[in-house]
Amino acid sequence: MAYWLLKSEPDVFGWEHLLARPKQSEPWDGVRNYQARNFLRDAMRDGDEAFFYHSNCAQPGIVGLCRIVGEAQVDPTAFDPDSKYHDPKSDPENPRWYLRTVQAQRTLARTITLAELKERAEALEGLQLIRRGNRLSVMPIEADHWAYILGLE
DNA sequence: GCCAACGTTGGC
DNA sequence: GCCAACGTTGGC
Repeated sequence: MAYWLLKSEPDVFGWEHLLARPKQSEPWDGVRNYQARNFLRDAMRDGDEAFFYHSNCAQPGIVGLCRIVGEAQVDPTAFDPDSKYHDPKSDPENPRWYLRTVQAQRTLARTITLAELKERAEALEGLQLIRRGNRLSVMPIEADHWAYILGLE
C-alpha cells in the first residue's frame, strides 16, 4: 500500500465535485507532466490511498481522503480535439498520457492547510509539497508522513 | 546538446 | 495581479 497526494483546483474540479459524482469516483485525467504521469501509470496500485489537495485557491490544503480504483488506463482526452487536454502529438498507437480512477473515501474534519504543513517542516522533511517551487500534481507521500499529517486532523 | 524564450503553476 | 520556479520547445 502506497500513499499519494493529488492536487486539484477547486474552481475546476474540487472535492465537492468528486462527492457529487456517481459512486463518488472520477477518472483523473488531464495529467500532462511526465513525472506525474509515471507515478500514475507505473507506481500507483489499485487500492492505494491519496490526499485530495486544493491548490490555487484562498486556502490551499488537504481536504479529503480518496482511493485509487483499478489499473492505469489510457487518457482519452489526449486524442479529443475538443478537450482542453488535447495533445496533438500523442499517438493512439503509442499513448503518452494515462489516468487513474479516484474515489472519495471521506471528508477531513477540517482542512489541513499548506501553511501548517510548512510550520511542521521539521517533522515533514522531504515532503515534496512543501519544497520550494514544487509544481507536481501527483506525488508520493511517505507512510510516516501520511500518518503524521492525518494526526494533525 | 546547449540554452534562451516562452508558457504554466500556484502561493501570496 | 504579481512573480518566482519550473518544464517544454526549438533554433543553432
